[in-house]
Amino acid sequence: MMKITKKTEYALIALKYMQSLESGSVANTTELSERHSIPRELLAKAMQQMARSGFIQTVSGAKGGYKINSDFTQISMDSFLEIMEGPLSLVICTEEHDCPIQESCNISKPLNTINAKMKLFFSNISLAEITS
Amino acid sequence: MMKITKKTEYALIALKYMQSLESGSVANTTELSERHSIPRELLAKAMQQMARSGFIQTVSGAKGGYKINSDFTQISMDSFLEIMEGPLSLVICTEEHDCPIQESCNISKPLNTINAKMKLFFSNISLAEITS
DNA sequence: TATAAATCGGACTAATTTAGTCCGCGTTTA
DNA sequence: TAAACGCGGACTAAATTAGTCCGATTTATA
Ligand code: FES
Ligand code: FES
Repeated sequence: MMKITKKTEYALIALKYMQSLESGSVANTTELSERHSIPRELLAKAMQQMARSGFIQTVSGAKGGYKINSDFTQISMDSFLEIMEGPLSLVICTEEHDCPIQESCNISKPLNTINAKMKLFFSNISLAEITS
Repeated sequence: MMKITKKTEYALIALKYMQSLESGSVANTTELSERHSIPRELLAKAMQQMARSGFIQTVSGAKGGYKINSDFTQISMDSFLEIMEGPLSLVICTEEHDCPIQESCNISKPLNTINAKMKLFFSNISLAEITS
């Protein structure tokens, strides 16, 4: 359990590789996928999502691809995971309020406390710890 | 993401309720499931798993059920989750060694470091924090 | 001693989530 | 204008999770 999804893993792999390139240089999805033996189309989704979120910049057209955003390493793992995979929460009632059994649920409060601590834990880990 | 499974949630709900009972008293699955509006058969699986793991004790036969094990609160959330849901790991290569892309994977080491920290985080949370 | 109430655990189905693919579109280079 | 690239929606496939069913065993009790 507690697995990150493949999409997120691929995103991290790409980020790490891009960071090893000369600053300002452009990497494209095909190259990234071949170099790391990961499915191109799925990686493409991850790249697009990161671009939308401002972690990387799109360079469109032929010879295009993505450039890394210089300050991305300051992003916390908490934010990164939430953007790539949605809210970090141990139970649904952390996010929504329509937990079907919440009335009779006796562990909602303590779990939400632990959840907050867990988020804090991940917010203290920067992407730089992974990609540098 | 990072959700615990329903089975684990049901297990915790049952534990918490059982702890509120007079010590030594027996609770059965039907009662627990009705009281908390959770699927009986699925809860039953959770109870059986906890019994096998020694968190609770089976009282078999008619008028049977489960008794809580006095020292269960000392269990860490890390152990509990691993027993209920398997290894806590952000990526498969934490558990096994046959990660298909591990050769070309550039983030395996840092993720494993973070994973170890995460396990430490959960090992510092006791079940008592949830069920007391 | 028969019956009912309970756990046990395997096998099964259904639902949900994750993984991966396909394709038509817009943009830019050459 | 053709080729190389990202965009994003729609789709299928695979895997995991949730939930159900049932036959077997144990025990209390009528
Ligand atoms: S209803 Fe959300 S933890 Fe139980
Ligand atoms: S192969 Fe395990 S993290 Fe990439």
